[in-house]
Amino acid sequence: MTETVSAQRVEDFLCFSLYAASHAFNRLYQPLLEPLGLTYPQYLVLTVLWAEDGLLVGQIGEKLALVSSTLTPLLKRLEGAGLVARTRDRQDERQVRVTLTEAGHAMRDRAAGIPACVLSATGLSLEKLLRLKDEIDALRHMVEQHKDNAGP
Amino acid sequence: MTETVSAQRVEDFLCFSLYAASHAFNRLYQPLLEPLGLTYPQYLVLTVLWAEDGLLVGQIGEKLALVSSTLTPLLKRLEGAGLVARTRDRQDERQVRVTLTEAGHAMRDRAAGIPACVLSATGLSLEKLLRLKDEIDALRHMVEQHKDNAGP
DNA sequence: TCTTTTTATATCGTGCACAATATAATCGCT
DNA sequence: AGCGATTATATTGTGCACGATATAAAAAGA
Repeated sequence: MTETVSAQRVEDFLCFSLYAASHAFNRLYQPLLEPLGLTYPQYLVLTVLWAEDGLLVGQIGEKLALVSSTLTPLLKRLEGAGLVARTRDRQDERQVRVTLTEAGHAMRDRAAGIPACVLSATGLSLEKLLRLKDEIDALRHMVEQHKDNAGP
Repeated sequence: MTETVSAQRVEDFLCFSLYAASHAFNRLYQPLLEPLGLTYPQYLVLTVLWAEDGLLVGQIGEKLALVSSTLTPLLKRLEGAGLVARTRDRQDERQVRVTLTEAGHAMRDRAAGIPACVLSATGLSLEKLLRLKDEIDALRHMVEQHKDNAGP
């Protein structure tokens, strides 16, 4: 049977592959993060802060490509869990600075083994993984650029 | 400055690239689907049914790697929008069969131009796109297999 | 100095995504 | 024939993800 172009299958969509792969990784992380009381997006935020503490909400948003309506509730939950502190910037009170607490710093050690677990699950060499990552990043930048240029 | 392995940046994570790229595509689709009254996951379900009408909820779940707690509310919204009908299977009443309505079939024509728009936004040739897709699919299957084998 | 514009974050509402649990139907075994 | 195990979907609760909107602070212009 011949598939016409209009009978395109969902499996043929690159965006579906990304969507499904992203969820598969989320499900892979869940048992690793659950003992730490973290979700995957919370883990991403902490990873950003472990690399550079004291970022503004907007800066975290830029690094993770997330809007404030996603970040503010997420950061409040991390604050409630005692892992970060949120304070208004003294010089510009529109901006909120996010700093790690001692527990937030300590969480880094507890989460240290996660990347190796995840890498091992992919079955990829580090070289191949980085190459695939770069291609996906390039694709994402093309897509984001297209969206920005598609003004009214 | 040398980055130690423990100072790993979130940008270095393949899973973050997938996560961010998936969301970027979601944002790319949104203005294309919004006029049709559809969300991206709803569009995925319809795509599956356009290719093969009358699937069971479980079969849709397998094709999209989604659990029934995600699908049931989503299908109910599509049913409420008049695009699909859900009926219990006569032979096995545990199973729910999902069929397209006339409006659901007609939606296919309305959505016909979307794949081309999305493809053009990626800036990729069809050949490169398919190759990248296959690599991501292989990765997802590795990850899903790892998760299945990591039993108690 | 005052007003308008811009910027940063917060809130609200909606739609997922999934684990845990519930309900109902089918199957297999005795 | 009855009971326990299994299967399929539904419900509940929680955490995002994002568009629309609101609030407050800073910047720019008159």
